[in-house]
Amino acid sequence: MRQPLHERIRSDFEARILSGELAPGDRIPIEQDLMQHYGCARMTVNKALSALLSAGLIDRRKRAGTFVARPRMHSMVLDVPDLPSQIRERGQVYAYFPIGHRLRPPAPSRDDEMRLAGGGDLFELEGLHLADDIPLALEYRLISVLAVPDIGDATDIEAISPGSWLLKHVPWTEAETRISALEATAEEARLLRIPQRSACLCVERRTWRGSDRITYVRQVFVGNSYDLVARFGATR
Amino acid sequence: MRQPLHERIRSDFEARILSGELAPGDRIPIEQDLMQHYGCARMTVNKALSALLSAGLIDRRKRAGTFVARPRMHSMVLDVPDLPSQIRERGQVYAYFPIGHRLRPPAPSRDDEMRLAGGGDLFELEGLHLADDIPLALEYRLISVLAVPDIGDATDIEAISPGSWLLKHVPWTEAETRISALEATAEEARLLRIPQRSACLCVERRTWRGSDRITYVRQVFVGNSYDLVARFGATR
DNA sequence: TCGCGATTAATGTATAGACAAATCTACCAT
DNA sequence: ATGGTAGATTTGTCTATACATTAATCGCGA
Repeated sequence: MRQPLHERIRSDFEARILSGELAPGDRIPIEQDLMQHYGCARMTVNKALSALLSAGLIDRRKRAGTFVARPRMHSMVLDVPDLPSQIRERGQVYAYFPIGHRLRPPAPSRDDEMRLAGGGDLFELEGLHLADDIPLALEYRLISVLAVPDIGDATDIEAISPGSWLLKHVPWTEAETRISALEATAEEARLLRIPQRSACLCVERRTWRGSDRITYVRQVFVGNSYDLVARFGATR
Repeated sequence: MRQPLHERIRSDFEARILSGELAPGDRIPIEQDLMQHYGCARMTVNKALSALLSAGLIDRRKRAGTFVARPRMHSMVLDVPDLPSQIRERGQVYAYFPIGHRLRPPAPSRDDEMRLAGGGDLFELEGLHLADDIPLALEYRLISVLAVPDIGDATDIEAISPGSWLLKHVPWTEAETRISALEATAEEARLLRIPQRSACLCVERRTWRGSDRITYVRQVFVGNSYDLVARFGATR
């Protein structure tokens, strides 16, 4: 059996749905008919249809039947590899240039900092990401010391890049990313070696591990030398 | 049975993996032990573990066993609702202002246009997305007439918004989105009623249906009044 | 006609068992 | 030591069956 039967059934319908032969709202035969058609047990058909269901390609209602789902277009998979590997993939040399770091308490007036710190202190750092020695992005990062206690004896955190270091030590389970455009401030422009008020892509990210906040990061990319690419397959 | 057993088993391990209690590489008990532990049949355990497998949380190898997967940090789910609904969600009034449209052959010198057209003509259109009558984004779009034949008798395409219209008529199966920052040209600045060279967020998207190209769209957003938000959770 | 309860058709969950496929382990012959 | 082969273990697939759950529908009575 080079291809499992349930997989064949699944891909049959996937193909018919994606090609448009089966349009949204169309009825899909009931499991009884499908087991007749494929000459197999109901559990096999069920496994195939369950996969299509969790892929969001079909809707199923008891008593009513199975239908091709209406496409919900509102989510796609964004490919956000970490910066070093992304730069290396483009055949460039990656380097991180640390500007500074310090341990400090959160500012009582900043709600977000207080929540991130969660009663502990914050590790604040700033640095430049370089591709072939040319500044690509400016990174400002806050790390909750409570969530990442070994940050104190981390001498290597700025040797690679803070993002990569964190991911290796404290994988996150949830993240929120905000992407916007802004004009570089004088300071940002100086560090990135671009004209003042140049258009930059700003990526802000907050990450959690379970219910604990881990880090906040803000990366300002040189506008014309970076873009994010997202690819989409079928829903979800 | 308000919660199916296989779902309970699945979420048990999901929680233990996401909390870090089970670290990448850790062994998960074999199905025999799990059916003992939960007092159920092997198929039930198998269903739970299959779900975790397809969610990418575990790896399974015959004879070797089941292990917590190493997190692949390089992709997250980007929420890209279509513009009208996104604007309405913010409590603003959405409107589309058409600037112009025409039917034309693809430019022979433009490879991308030729591939998009696929031997037919292109429907080109331009318009403004307004939130509370304030320009939010400028949209330039090319549609393959071959892929969307009913575009000729589409009188309503500019009544709502081209994106929404297309999605209703020709659901896509694949898309690629590119996000970058740029400075508004004089023309863009005039239409968006912002100063020249203001920072803007540029979203370009190509969509396919199967192997046929459907449309190319380029949206230029006013930098400070829009941002994309991507959320990543576990599972999917 | 309008509700309301019973029927029933569909999916959802679970069982127990069988065999296939992969691959790790141990042993055996060279 | 080396290489190959024969188990043994674990997952992968599939069957046949049973009962639970949901909701569309039908029939009945007001």
